[in-house]
Amino acid sequence: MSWISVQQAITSPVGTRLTLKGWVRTNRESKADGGLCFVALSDGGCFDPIQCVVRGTLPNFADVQRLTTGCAIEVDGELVASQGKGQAVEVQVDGEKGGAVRIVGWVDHPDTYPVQNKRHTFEYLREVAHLRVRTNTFGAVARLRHCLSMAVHRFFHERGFFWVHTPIITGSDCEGAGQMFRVSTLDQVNPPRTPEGKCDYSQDFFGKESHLTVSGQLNVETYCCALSNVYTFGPTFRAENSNTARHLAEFWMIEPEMAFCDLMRDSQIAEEFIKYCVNAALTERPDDMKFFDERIEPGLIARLRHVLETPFRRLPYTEAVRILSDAAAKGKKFEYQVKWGADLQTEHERYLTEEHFKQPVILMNYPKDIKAFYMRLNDQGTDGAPGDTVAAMDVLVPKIGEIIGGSQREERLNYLDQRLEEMKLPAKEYWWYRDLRRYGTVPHAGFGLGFERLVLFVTGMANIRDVIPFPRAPKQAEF
RNA sequence: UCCCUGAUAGCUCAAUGGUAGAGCGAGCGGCUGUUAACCGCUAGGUUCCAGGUUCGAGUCCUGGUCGGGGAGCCA
Repeated sequence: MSWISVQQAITSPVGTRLTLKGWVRTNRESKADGGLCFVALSDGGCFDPIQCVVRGTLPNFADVQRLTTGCAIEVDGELVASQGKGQAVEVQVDGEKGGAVRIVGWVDHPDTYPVQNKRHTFEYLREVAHLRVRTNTFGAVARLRHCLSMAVHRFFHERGFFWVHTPIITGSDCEGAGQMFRVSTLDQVNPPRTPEGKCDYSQDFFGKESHLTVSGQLNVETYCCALSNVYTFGPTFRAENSNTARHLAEFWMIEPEMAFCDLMRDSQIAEEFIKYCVNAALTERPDDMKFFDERIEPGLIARLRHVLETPFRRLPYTEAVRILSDAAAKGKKFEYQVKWGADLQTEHERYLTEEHFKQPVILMNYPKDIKAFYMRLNDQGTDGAPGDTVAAMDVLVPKIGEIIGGSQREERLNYLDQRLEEMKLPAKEYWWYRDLRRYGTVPHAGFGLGFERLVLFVTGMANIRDVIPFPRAPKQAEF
């Protein structure tokens, strides 16, 4: 009798003798046929547990009767066609036919086991994050997360991109994306002081102030300008005091960067990328996706198929403002007024993608004053814009809003320096970034995507804290 | 960080300022090729924390902690 996974077992021919190892999901007892226990067993490898029908012929049947949700066991038995409804096959465990159940780990005090055989709220399960992955929902999320991670790497690998491990710790405080976590080995209570009384970071581990990265983009651009097509996929840290269902202090980000690439091709890759990941989830994890479709977001699979079949709608920021203004004129109520030059609010993005177009939308060419210094300046009057724009794009999807933000980068040194000066950024600090524009500069473009937001989009889960194993957020670093 | 809202049994929730309750889960028993099982019994409480008002506070007031919804920042 060989040990196989539950996934392998359910696709094995009837009559196969097998050993399974896993955890009890449920245990139901019957007095029929001289005593039976129906033990649903899961090893986490697939959505459905397998039903083990344990006969009263087992010498330790009394122990089997005492099994509760969460117990770890090993089962020897034979795969048979199920007599009951609800499953095609089940494992017959009969002591007279070599069947056995070995109890590996009991659950102490079943009445206090945090993951009971009943419906729990996600908020409660977050408090027992070490055990919540044993539930249907979080098991499915974990498998989907893996599936999407593999899809990300496969997508880029198949297209000749190289995965670049950009640093987690950065000595640059000018990555330009918000609050950073400090990394220091100095005494927090009595740090060394400079003559002016400030903290003396020259005595710190790196000899200068250092932080956790908020983006690998500037670093990965250097590899882009040698390997042509590259991407990062790693942890990212933001010390923003954001308390929402869409933000984490620690999350995983994907940032492709392509040389000899303009904004239009950038947006095409972004669209292909989203569709590739959606398709991977639907084709590789139909069991989990069926569950999300039935229990988490009714209509999810239809929504995702629509995403796959429909070309993303591309339109200039300037036109989006016109559409939103027209909607407001016709009576659509927005809390914030729409006007050219201001960033679009969440309500505006949702109107465009959920009500007006009802599909993913790519907005392009934003006013330069609301975008980062490294984005490429467009020619005046691009898309009929009344002011200067940059070659930026945001991919907006229903429910999530902005899932991707990208741009063509400014490859012309004089324009880049002008932008640094306008935004009062110290050019000296960007010396190596500027070097890329001095030595064989090329047009290049890329985008950034928050991995957990992709998982939200594909699973239909509502809170980003429920699609990462151990969420880090303000006041939240347990586990 | 701002606005709104909440915290009572292991979990989900009730309880006019006047004796703390149900469903589910758990334990025991009954019934049953069961599968959201069903029926009966039992156990289970510092009502988030610290103050205050009151003869009396789960309930009212003040401050805090944490959760949820929305917003901002963003991915």
